[in-house]
Amino acid sequence: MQRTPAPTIADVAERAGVSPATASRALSNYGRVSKDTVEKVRSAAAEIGYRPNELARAMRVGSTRTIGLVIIADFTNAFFDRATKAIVDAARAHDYQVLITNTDEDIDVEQQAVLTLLDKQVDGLIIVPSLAKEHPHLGTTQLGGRPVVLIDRRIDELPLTSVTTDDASGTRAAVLDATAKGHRKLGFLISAVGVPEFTTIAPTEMISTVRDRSNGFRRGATDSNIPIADQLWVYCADEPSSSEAAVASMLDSDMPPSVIFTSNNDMALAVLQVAGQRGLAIGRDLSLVTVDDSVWAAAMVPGISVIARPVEELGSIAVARLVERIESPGQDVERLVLPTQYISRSSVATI
Amino acid sequence: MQRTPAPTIADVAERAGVSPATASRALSNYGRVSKDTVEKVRSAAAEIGYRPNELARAMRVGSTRTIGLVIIADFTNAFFDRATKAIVDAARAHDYQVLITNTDEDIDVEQQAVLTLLDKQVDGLIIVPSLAKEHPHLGTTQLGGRPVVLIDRRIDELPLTSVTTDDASGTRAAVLDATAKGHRKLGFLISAVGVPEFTTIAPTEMISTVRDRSNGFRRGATDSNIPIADQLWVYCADEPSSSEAAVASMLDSDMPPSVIFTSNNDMALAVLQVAGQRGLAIGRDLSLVTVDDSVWAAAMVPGISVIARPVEELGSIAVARLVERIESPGQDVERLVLPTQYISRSSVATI
DNA sequence: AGGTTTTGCGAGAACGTTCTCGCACAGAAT
DNA sequence: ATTCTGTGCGAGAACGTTCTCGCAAAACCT
Repeated sequence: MQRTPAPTIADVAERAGVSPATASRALSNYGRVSKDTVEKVRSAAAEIGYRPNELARAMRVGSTRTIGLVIIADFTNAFFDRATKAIVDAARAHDYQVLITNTDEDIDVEQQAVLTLLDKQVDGLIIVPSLAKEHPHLGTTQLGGRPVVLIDRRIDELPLTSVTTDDASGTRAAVLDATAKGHRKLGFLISAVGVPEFTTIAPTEMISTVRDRSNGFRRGATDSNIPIADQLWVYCADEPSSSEAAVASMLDSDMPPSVIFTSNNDMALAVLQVAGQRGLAIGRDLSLVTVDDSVWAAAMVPGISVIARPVEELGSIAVARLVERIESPGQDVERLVLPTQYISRSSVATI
Repeated sequence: MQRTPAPTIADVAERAGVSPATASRALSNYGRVSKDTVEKVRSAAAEIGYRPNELARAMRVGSTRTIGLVIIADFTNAFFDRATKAIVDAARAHDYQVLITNTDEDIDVEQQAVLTLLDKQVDGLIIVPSLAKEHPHLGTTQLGGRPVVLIDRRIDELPLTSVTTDDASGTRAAVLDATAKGHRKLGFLISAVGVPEFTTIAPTEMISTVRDRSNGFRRGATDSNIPIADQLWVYCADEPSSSEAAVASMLDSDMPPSVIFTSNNDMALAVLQVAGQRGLAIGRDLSLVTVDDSVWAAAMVPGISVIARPVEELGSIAVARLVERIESPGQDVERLVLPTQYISRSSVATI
């Protein structure tokens, strides 16, 4: 437990009988060193268990080989874990480490997190941006010229590289599947931050994923000739109590939908919950489609039909793009959109 | 996009008309500075948007205020995401950041990860250790005197502080519940690394959680007077193909169990999968209990009975203990064990 | 032999902080 | 008027690297 000071390159140099400069050259093989001294230094380093202090190196070379991740921890959506793992693994493959921060959809903590990460001199950032009108911390000057890649959600107003998914197409495909199976009364339960409880009137601002899913839903419905009157759009706060109340009110409305599409898994869980309470069997009495595949959605009986997004690819591509921009700055902003896939299981009944 | 060099404390000092030393004192308020100069320096710093370089500060003061997290990313167990979020949040509350690394149960990448984190001068480590006979990288000397807290799993041979859960009691409670409901043929599907496919003979080494769950199961069974002959213990590789084959073989055996306890959620998913294929309804034709609560286990119909572990507390307590040891070294090793809770839902039938 | 290039290495600066030390000057005590 | 205590501040070292520069010796050329 004695905190004996870690050996420095000076210790290695002394033991090898050379100068620190030469020791550094020998270990990081650059410059000119003789074979002999390289050998001497290497073994000296090994003998005393020398490991270079990455802090000091970072200080000197101006790069920490660390990327900052600002993500929202959202357990139900199976996004946080899959994306985080993909990002951490991809980063390691590029020889980068990941400093992680969590924001609970709060723009202020997001802003604080970005500052803290920048203070720690991360080389770049991957961010899942929170909903907000203003993103003062994401201006290029605020970032000290360090590259940023947005994932999951775009911010159309800002010239930032992003990697997102084509949720509109996936959602449209899901709607088409349901209408092909005979559903004519469609429910759409949309997670929306900022609304109290739930409402049928659209909030003025929504994150890009929700907008995309809404557009896809709309396209699917019009392509299937479902009139507006047979669509029930409900915007709902991301609270179990609110979402369950919202589902109940949908089922009790004048136009109870035979299928409910949910814009995220919190909402899907609410549907499951309420259906369970009422003895409604999913895939028979009530149909359900949600976003993001998961082991649970696949293993449940019935299996839940989902709009699957390539979350792992999203993470690894984000890292690749970020590293690209870290190592050769001045690239154009890119807005990548990855394809989604509708996976039909048995939660949508044929009627 | 111009990479204008970030302002340093020298810039602040110049603008305020003082020396860097005074500027530093004014900003970090220590030493002796007059009210006036504090004010001058503060506003100078604000005007040019000065933010201290944490790297340089860390270099000087010898502390990065960063903790390293080495965790296994295991999506199905809903442990990775909950624990990670709890740790990140707790760390931030203590004004620490988290460098995260993932090991896929591989001792070599774990060792490498620990080294990398130490090179980055983390102040301490939180580790979910992989199964192995030897843990050469976890000796106190290898860690350079930096504190470590193990979570989820203990390593009894090493004098390391750990925060784990009392899985034995939870498992015993689960068994007692099942036998009280009339089950007399018990299946136990145990995830074991290193076994090929599946087998009924116990591997020589198991991670502490699996050992604890096994002990709890054994105690529950003997307390309920279930003879060994009516227990079917199967050790299984953590691969969907293996676990599904294992479940199938259990159901087809001479002594098909009426209830299957699974030692982790990968195994539980296999049970769900095979039961679904065979048209066996969980909670009626086949009963199931698994470990770790999740939104899905609660929302499914029927709800899955689980041995719930306080994962968030586990994470935040681990951080608290670690920070304690970082800030005042030389504390005794502590092996905390948090209580588990058996949550009875409807996946266990009464027969 | 003489000059020129190449090779190996050390001295020392630099990265941006913090912090010890000492100096000058103020006001208070003798 | 002289000594003392205290206050505010600057000079400079230190943290552990990397990297530029210059210098000596060795190698190469005529």
